[in-house]
Amino acid sequence: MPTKLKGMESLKRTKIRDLIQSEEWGKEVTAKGWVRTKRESKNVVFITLNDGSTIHNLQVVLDAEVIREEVISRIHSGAALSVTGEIVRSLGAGQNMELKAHEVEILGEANPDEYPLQPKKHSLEFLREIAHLRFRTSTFGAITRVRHSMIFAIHKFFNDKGFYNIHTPIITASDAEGAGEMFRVTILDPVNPPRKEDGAVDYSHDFFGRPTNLTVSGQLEAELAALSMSDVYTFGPTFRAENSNTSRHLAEFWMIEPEMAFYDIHDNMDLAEEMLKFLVQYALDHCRDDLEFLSKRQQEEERQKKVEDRSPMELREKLMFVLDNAFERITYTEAIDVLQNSPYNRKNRFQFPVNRWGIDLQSEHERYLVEKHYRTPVIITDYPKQIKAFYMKVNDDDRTVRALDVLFPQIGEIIGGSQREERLDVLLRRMKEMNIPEKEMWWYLETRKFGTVPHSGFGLGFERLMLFITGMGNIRDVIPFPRTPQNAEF
RNA sequence: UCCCCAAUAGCUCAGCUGGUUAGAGCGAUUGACUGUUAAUCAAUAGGUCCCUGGUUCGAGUCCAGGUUGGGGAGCCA
Repeated sequence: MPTKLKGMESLKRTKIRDLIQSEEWGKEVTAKGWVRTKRESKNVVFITLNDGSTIHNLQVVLDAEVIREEVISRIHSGAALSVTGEIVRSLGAGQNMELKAHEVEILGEANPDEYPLQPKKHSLEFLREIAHLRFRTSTFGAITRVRHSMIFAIHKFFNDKGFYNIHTPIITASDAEGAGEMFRVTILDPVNPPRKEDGAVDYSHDFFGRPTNLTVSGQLEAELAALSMSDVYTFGPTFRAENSNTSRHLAEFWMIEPEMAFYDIHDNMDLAEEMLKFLVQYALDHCRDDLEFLSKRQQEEERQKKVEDRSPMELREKLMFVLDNAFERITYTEAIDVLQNSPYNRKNRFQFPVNRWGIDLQSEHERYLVEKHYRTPVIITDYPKQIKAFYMKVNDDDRTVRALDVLFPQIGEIIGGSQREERLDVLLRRMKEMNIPEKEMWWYLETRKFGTVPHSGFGLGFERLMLFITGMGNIRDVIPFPRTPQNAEF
């Protein structure tokens, strides 16, 4: 316990989230935070203070006769303050209470000539360049709080359902998952690595004695756990070294991968839909003020856009819409049928015409189904086996697999998953067909050898969920420090 | 990786078919005024016109290459 100062009791700091709801007029409190704006008058100075605990700011009132001019003149946007004073009813509009300062301590100054954040709207592109400071904006404060709530809600959802969280490895030696280019993990000298006689790099001298990479998915390891613990999920970082330059891709992102024994593809779809709805409901229940701010922000941005590019629904309306409607569940074959007979296809308005069964669906096709045809989230299942991964369960027709994609408006694929192939002979055949090295996967195959059972799972891209919940348009703005090609600053 | 677009003051942007000293709003500073709400009014300061090369008497402006950013596509979550 810190020793109390004589005469002047040191007050415990109260968070602004709690302060602004207080009606304990006359109570002495201490607030700490960062200055958003300062407005000066002859006799009185107003400071809006924010400490990240809420989207709302605390109005601090400094009486020029109480607080020394020398202190007031050093307060600028961005400065950190500790303010002790009394809670009073606000005389102005815009807030119920304000803090009448008795004492102000400047914890950290901010030079106004250099501080880049101004009390005005900044472009998201500019804020990305100052990601170390963008938490101090209302927008990123809101996003950060919503992000936390979603992380928490995900763990709550699975915990309440009796799932166990599994930490799957971040460094992996298997490169057989086929989920994209990987980042190599090595301690070998890049200029002069040890070489074998044929000139190839000799990884037996590397840290693990073999080539290793950052994980592209925790699925295979999660399957191992599920085939013993029944229901498990992972929630960890995922790395893809793809040269993807879009508003929906990151080189480092977070993924939720539940894996369930005794689930078929229908159980899998039920879980995916239930989870997404739970998360949306949680956001609506727990992030009211932040969502309201983000909604207003989005509406202002929408006004700059062309009418046809505007989203038809306001943010919270869009979230409610997901809650109120059952996701449309269709097979790939049905999707092709709808697309082939669509007026869009007949009038040749697709860049990639839909002319035969077996083609991979392009994002324009997915968007048509979700935004134009069904006008609700869509789950597509039973894709041709040629365009899907080796571990997906082959259907009796031997041409489709029990894959599932959950498609959302604007975002596209938010979830990808499948029922897994549990039959050892079929799995081995599929691996041969797709040139997956059996030898490296011996541990995966043993789960099919010893007590194999039907099981299923899926992957939810956490940042894509965040795009949907916050209404933001670029995935780089829903993660604090985005990793993209040519960018690993901060 | 491919296609398209952009880069000018701290920020957002204007700058025409190449032509003298490159502008505005916001922000900052100073002053005035005021229980203010991104306060208001006035004045002041503030520029490697992204980089390299080329065309030209002359390039912020035209051309080539590059860098960075944005939108779209592919890959996917």
